[in-house]
Amino acid sequence: MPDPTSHPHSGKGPRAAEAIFDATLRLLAERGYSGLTIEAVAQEAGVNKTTIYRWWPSKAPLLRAALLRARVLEIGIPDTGTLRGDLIALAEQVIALVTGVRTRSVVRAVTSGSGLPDDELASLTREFFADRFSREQPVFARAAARGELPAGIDPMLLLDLIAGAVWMRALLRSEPVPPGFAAAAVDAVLPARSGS
Amino acid sequence: MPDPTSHPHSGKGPRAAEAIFDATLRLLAERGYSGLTIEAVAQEAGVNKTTIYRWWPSKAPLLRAALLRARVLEIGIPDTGTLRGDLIALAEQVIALVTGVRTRSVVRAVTSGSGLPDDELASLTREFFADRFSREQPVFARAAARGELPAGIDPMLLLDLIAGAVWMRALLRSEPVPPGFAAAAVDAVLPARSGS
Amino acid sequence: MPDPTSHPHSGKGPRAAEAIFDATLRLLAERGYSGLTIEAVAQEAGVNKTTIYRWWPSKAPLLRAALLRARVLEIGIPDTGTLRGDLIALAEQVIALVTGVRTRSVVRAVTSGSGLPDDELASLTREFFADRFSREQPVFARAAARGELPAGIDPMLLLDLIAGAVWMRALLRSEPVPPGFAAAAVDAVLPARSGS
Amino acid sequence: MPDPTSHPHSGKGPRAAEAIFDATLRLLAERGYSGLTIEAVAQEAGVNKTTIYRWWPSKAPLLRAALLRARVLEIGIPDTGTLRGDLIALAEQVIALVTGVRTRSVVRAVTSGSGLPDDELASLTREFFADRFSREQPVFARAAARGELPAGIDPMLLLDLIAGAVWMRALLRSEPVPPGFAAAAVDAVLPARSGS
DNA sequence: TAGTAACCGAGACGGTACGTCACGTCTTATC
DNA sequence: GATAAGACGTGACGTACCGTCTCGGTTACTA
Repeated sequence: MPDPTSHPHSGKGPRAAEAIFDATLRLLAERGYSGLTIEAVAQEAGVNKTTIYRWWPSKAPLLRAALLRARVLEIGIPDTGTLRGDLIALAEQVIALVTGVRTRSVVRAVTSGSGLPDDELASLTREFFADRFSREQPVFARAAARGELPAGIDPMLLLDLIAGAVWMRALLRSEPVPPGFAAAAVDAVLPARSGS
Repeated sequence: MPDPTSHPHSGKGPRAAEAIFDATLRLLAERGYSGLTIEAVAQEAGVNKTTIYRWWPSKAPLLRAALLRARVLEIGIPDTGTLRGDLIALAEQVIALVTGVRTRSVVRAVTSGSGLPDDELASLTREFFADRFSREQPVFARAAARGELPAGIDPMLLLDLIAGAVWMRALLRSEPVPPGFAAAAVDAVLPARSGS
Repeated sequence: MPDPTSHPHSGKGPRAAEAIFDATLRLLAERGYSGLTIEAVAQEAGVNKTTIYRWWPSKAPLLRAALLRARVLEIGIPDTGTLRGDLIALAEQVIALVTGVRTRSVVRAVTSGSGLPDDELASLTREFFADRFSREQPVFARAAARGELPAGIDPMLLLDLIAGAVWMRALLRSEPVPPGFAAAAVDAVLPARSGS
Repeated sequence: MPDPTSHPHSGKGPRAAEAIFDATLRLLAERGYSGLTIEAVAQEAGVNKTTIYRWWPSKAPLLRAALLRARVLEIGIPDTGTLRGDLIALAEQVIALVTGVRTRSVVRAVTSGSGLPDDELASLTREFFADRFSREQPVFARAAARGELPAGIDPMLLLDLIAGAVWMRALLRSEPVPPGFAAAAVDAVLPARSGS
């Protein structure tokens, strides 16, 4: 069984891919998406500009590749035993993503679609949330099995309400997300249970 | 009796401000924020580049002024007689803002903060939502007077949940907002009422 | 008999003419002719730009007026009793003009004709030397009366040789003019005298 | 066997250097130094502005390179058999340089130092005359060998007198240089010889 | 003393050129 | 076969002065 990691340059992508990705993410964090230039990435990575253009047609695909490689946007699916616990954990993940020093600028960059419909970055966002949603399904499957999920509740709406609240508060209002925000948001959308 | 209208250019801003704002918003819609250039605005507005720079230091303040002038982002505060009706109306407004042909690109542009903390556009977003929130207060005051608002409910959280859900669905998931979405979102966060 | 000097602003030229001329010459010395801008002169003189344009169509006429007013380029005609002495004195004047801290930059500016035939500054140079030559005539008249001037000697050639040598050395070669240069130049062009 | 001519662009300077230099000198002649703009040169040469800035930091170095390439300012050293003949030939060269249609504007441009000490053009003038002087040495060496050069005569002074006279007459007085001027100037500074 | 004409300040404007940055493409070595 | 090196056209940046214009106010001479 071959070990793909033993051959850092096994055909796909430039030899200095790591350095390029590192430089890309570092510069993104430092200067924002619009301040991120291919020229600077090349210089920081000690690589010629043409090398980058050989592999990625423009800034967006490069960033996309860098993000995929760095697994910056990955999440873990919680299993706390209750739907409420799982949703709170997911909300906390979103809060961490949106406010964390390393991820904040990435998030802003990626959601900063230029507004053009053919925006490469927009599709990355779309895929990110689609992938995320499909991986969140087990949370709802388990909740249904436990009988915690009332009929007629749409899981995507639930997630959009919760994650959207974090988004609003942190990115659009630029206000601090207070402790307990995740729980409050979840409790607001989960049907009240007796004894809670 | 002095006629202030006889002096069309009685104060601040260039004489051709209207043309400049028009061109700005038109080009923003056509090409997105990053494709919006001062030079193109000047040409479209039939104005010299230096005239624009004389009044606005860069793209962001110009866009800000154009948006304020055009009242693109203004909202009306509904008064339907019930909290649920008011919230649904507000949600519909957000949906219209986020999906409308004329406003969609503006919204994307304005929320596309470069990620830098000193972003001029970010402050515009912040102010927009702060202003909006203060103008939404009467909705909650009326609801409280009617006894519709349970104690312990945070109005801002309520709004963030609802508006955030729209945001998530339309902009981040890039999915169509189905009819009834507004009502569904509102009903998910409003405590169940007897007889519903 | 009215005294025109008692009325500083007797009709001709702007009221702040003195300040404008001062600023012009100061900026000329500091930044050279090409670095001399009307806008800077106006600001330095505490005067509006339009005031300058009202009186002088462009930079060259303004500088011309400033130079005439300041009498920077004026010379005195020597009378030492001998042609040799007079010529040496004239040469020393040229040396002083060309190397003096205050006059050096003026001289460079004025001789820096843009090369265009209609150069306003070129005509100033021309007039300066023409005026100078006519005022130097008495030197040669006295020399002729003394019998010092051999027939067949062209006074203008004599002056051009002497002044030109200074010009070459100081401005074109950018070399220091050694002490004794004036005398050496004069002795080289004056027919040898017995006993010298 | 390598053919260096097969590689038209084998080294330094832009590929279109010839066209750029041509345009530079043509525009210099047409519009003078101050009217010479990089932008116009680029357009005339069919080259982009940035290409010129890539190679020369500003107008002066560009002009300098163009002049060196075009050998506009080159002189030949005469050898007529007599000092007088050689000096007259040199004077005629200066006259040709200063009055010739093609060279006149160049000369004015180059001697039009802005007056600032760090002027790039001034150094070109300086070098031109220094180079010229060193190449004129053989004239004096031959004259000395022939015994034509009286002791105590400074060659540089001699040249400055002669060339300076031409300069004065043609450029500063803006008067025509009459035929015989070269001979008259030379005769005025060469010690009279018996039988002349 | 009033009128009036010349002058002035303020400031916007279209325009040309500046010198810089980054883009994305291309050719020609070189490893 | 991937890279390095680097020149190039292109478009936009943001700035500096240019020379012009309008408008409203101020001087200061003169009637």
